[in-house]
This record gives sequence, C-alpha cells and structure tokens, in this order.
Amino acid sequence: MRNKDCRGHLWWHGRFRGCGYRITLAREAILEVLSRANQHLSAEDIYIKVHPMYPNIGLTTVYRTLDVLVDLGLVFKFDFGDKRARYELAEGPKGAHHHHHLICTNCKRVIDYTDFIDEEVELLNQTEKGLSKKYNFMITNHLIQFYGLCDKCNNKK
Amino acid sequence: MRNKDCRGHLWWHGRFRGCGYRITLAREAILEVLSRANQHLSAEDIYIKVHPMYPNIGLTTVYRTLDVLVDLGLVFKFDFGDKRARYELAEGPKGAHHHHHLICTNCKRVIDYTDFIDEEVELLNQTEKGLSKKYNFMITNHLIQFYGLCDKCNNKK
DNA sequence: ATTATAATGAAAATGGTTGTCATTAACAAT
DNA sequence: ATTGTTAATGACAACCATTTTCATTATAAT
Repeated sequence: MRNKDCRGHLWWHGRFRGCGYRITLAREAILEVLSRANQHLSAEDIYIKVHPMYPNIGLTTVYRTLDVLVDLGLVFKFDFGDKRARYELAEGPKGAHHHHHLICTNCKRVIDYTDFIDEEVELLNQTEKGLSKKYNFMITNHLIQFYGLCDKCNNKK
Repeated sequence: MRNKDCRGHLWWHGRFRGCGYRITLAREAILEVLSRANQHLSAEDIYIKVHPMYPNIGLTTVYRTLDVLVDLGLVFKFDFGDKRARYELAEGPKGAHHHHHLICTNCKRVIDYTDFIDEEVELLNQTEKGLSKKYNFMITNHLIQFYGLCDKCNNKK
C-alpha cells in the first residue's frame, strides 16, 4: 500500500518529476534502503535488503534505478577495487555526512573519514573553480580516496 | 633475443628480484610499452601494442603482469567509468608526470591536469599524515578525480 | 647442466552488469 | 473515475572484461 501522506512531500519527488521520471514503488523502496543504510551498498546488497518487503522487485530494476539516481546526482557510485560497484546516498559536499574514503588495498576494508574534510573541501572548491575556467568544464562532483594498508594488514606483512 | 646489456641495469629489475618475481620478456615488453605510452592504456591496448613485436604474448599474461606491477606500486590502475580498467606508469606523487584527472561523465573523455597539483599535494601530505596516525593506516597512494561535463557535452545539453 | 618452481598460453569459466521484449503501472487528459 | 500514452518493470539471455585452469615452458639458483 502506497503511503499517500508522503506523496509530494519527500524531498526527492520534485527532482524526479522535474526530469520526467515517474515515482514508483521500486524507486521509493530503493531510496529508502539507501537512506537507512549508512554504508556503501552494492546493487545486490540493495536487492537483498529490498526483497523481503517487495519480493517482486528484480535485480535489473535495482540497477536501472541506481543508474537514474546517479544520473540525477542523488546517489554516488564508487569503485573500491573489488569487482562490484558501491552506491551511497549523496548528501552533497556540504552535506552533514560528506566524507572521503581510506581503502585497504589488501583486505578491501573501507574507512570513511570526515577529519580534514573542511580544509580539503575548501581547497577543492578553489581547484574546481580554476579547472572549470581553464578547461571550460562543468564540475559536478569529486572523488578522493587514499589507498594503503590498514593496521591489521600492515602488521601481518 | 633478450637484450643482455640491459640485464640488471634497468631501474625496476631490483624491485622485481627483491620480491621473488622473475624477469621475463613479457614483463620487459609490457613495461616498455607503458613507459613509452603517455596515456592511460587498457589491458587490451597494451596487448595490441605488444603484439606486433611479440605475437606470442597473450592477453592473459598482460593481465597477470599488470597485477604484479600494480602490486609492486610501479603502475597505477584507474577506473574512469567505462568498463575497462586503465593502467599508467606510476611516477609517484613527487614524480615529474604526476597529475590528476578530470573526467566527463557523458563522453568519458579524460583530461590530465597538473595545475594546482602543488597546492593539492601539499594539503594531501598533511591529510595523509593525520589519517595515518589516527587510523594507523599506511597510506601508499591517493586518487583524486573531478567529474562533470566537458565543454562539448555541456554545450549539447 | 640440473632442478625447483615461477611464468606462460590457450581455452573455458566467471560474474557483474546490460540488453531485449512482452507486460504492467504511472499519471495527464478527459 | 476512466482512458490512453508511454515510462517502468521482470524474467531471462547476452555481454564482455577479467580470472581460473592446467599442461607446458622458461628462469635462475644450485
């Protein structure tokens, strides 16, 4: 049963409508999962989380929905070096949950960090402005990741 | 015929031997291609460039060699959003050719930029130090990419 | 030269992601 | 509320970069 009270109230509905996308149960469910999850989910992770409540939402739809969400800038898509792509709700660089990643190249563990974010973002803004002008490039997003060995993997070697 | 004069003279031989890797014709050829190429090659690109001279080096070997090179830190592996991975000789953050990437999310064009690198690298070094200490993480590399629309794609829309 | 074992090539397998197409659902117009 | 247009969906097949397998070959320590 659709929650009618939410119709038109959810922050992302306008964004959807404005671009000619329809608001569907699948999309609501997937966005719901993404906003509850606080960690980088793969398409399959999302599929599995959505399945118990909505068993008729297929993996294909999850992929398609994620494509749309990424396209709209509502979701970020990451590659952490294992095969599968990971998805994460975008709060925007100014958003409260904005963070960068620290990735262990050995065990693929991912640490989100928010330290130093302010300084980084300030510099990035300057850089973005400079690059935009020089290359006539409309920058919409950035990716910063540090790679290395986490404490556990470092001790093993 | 192996070039005997180079045996032991090339900068990377020691690195290889030290880790128990053998020095083979295939590896020399692939590194040669990588050091000539000044742009992000895919595994297949490399295979094709190596093939005329050494037709018996297979794509599988290219993949395996690249894995080794990435593991040794001699080569960086990138994901620009099209399906295939790209490889590039690592000169290290202090290296002369160090650059970051500006990626068009529409046409997948990649622009290397070296502007602002100095300021960025300085901040990154500080950040790395802080992160290393806080998370007891041994940082070996970083990735910075800006995403957006290049001039051509921006005008079209 | 001999030997242990790392590296290789060819072919098959893998597996995340995309394409196809008939069916269903959203929603604007009535 | 009903209808008509068209976007969205699900099931399944196809795709294709990358890995695995395994028998063979080449490297380099002895």
